Amino acid sequence: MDVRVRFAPSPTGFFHIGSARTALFNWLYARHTGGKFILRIEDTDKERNSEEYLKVIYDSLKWLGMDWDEGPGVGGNYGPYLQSQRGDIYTRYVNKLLSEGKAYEKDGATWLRLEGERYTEYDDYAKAEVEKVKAAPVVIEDIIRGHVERAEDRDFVIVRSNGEPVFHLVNVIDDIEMGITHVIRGEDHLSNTSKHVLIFQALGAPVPQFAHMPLILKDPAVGKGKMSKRDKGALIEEYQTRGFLPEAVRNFLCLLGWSPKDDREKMDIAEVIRMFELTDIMKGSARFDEKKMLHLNSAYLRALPVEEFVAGAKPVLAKAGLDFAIYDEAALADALKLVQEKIFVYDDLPGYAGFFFTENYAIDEKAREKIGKKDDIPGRIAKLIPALEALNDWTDEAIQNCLHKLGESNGEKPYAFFGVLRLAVCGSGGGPELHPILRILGKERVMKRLRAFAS
RNA sequence: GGCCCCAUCGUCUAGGGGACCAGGACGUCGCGUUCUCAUCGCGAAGACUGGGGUUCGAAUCCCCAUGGGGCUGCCA
Repeated sequence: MDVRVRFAPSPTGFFHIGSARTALFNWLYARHTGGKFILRIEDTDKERNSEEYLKVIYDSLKWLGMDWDEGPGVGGNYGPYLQSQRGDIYTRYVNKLLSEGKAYEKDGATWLRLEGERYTEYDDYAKAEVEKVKAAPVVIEDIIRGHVERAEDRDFVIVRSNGEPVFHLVNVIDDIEMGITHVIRGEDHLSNTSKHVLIFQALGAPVPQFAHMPLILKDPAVGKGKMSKRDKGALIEEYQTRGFLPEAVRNFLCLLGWSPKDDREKMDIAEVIRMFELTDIMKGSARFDEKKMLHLNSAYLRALPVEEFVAGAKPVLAKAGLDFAIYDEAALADALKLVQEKIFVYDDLPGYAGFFFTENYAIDEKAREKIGKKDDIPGRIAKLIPALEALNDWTDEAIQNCLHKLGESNGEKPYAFFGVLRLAVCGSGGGPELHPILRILGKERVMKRLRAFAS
């Protein structure tokens, strides 16, 4: 039987990193097995339904390079793929349960009836006397977790008194209708699975295979519990706006709970697809580590051909109000090449290389203080100006020679003037190689900056 | 409270009875390269949660404890 998996998010207006990973593992499994990856929107809760919100889901999946074989936008033979349009189907199934006596109505809602001896007990959590059922435990052979048993002990609502079917019901009905073979989802659903299995059985439908993946927890430094949408790094949107490469984010997500079992980390997605197995997924939950994410991203950034790096940099520079159009393509590539190997995300660009594009670069006061301690800043500037002014051949070598001579003529090291010069021209105490920076900026701008810095 | 799941360096992980005084990566620290730095190179510190079993032998299997997580809604 062909594998059919689904990702079933509900439109909330944001896309959580945990959802992204759940989607990814479903997608990987479908691609690995040659099965189908289905996108289904769980928008039964009317509060959570708007075009805007749906777009967030589609855009995030596309950004991360996950394409769906059936679902909104692409169609398929098992639609509609929006739960809000499937009301008739649910009604049909509920009527079946009702007519077979497997469900009943009470307080205006529809309840699934559990099989077993009934008794009354005080429930500490509900703080009330409730009717319970000694039902046989539901057995789940989870692909990741193995044998799990859990007994439901109360009838539960499947249709609310306002007529809306609840999540557990629609989720199961859709999985039946769409022929889902493997339910791959977060461990937070593990306890719900007993309800789901009971519904599958009441409906006389085959139960799919389950694979409950570990959750992504907060960085312990940040707090306890699973990552919430308010935590740094929790939303895919954040990676988009900070200028992460989608391939890097996706790669990082692959490695959170799954491993190729060798020392590889930066992996081509085709290779991940080839190796991916549900049985290799970790049982223990993972913690989000932003530093590692940044590291991976920098590796991807470095591996980019310069033209692509430049193309990716442009919107970031533009957004920061930096005018890259003052350079032609070749010069722009020249400048950005210097920083490509140094930054972690595109977002670092304005702060690290902004001086290339504006005369309003900030002077790092800390660096000024540090340099000022051992260097006579105004004195060095006063010597730098005539020396560079006299330079007609504005090449890396010529600039370097000039600076070296200047240092040595002063009875110092060849690079004695570098720190002050960098501070004046770039505003910072560190950065890429100095000669190419000066060359790219051009003599005119360098001289202008030196004079401005002197006054 | 009840039920369910989980447990190797700070973090992500390799390991699945002898190959492990536990390997890799991020981070940290040190050194080197460099005019500088946020890159790069080299090196170091750093873990089998605890206690009982089983076994000739346990990080690996079992039990208990502890710790973490989840569910317990007419949310999804």
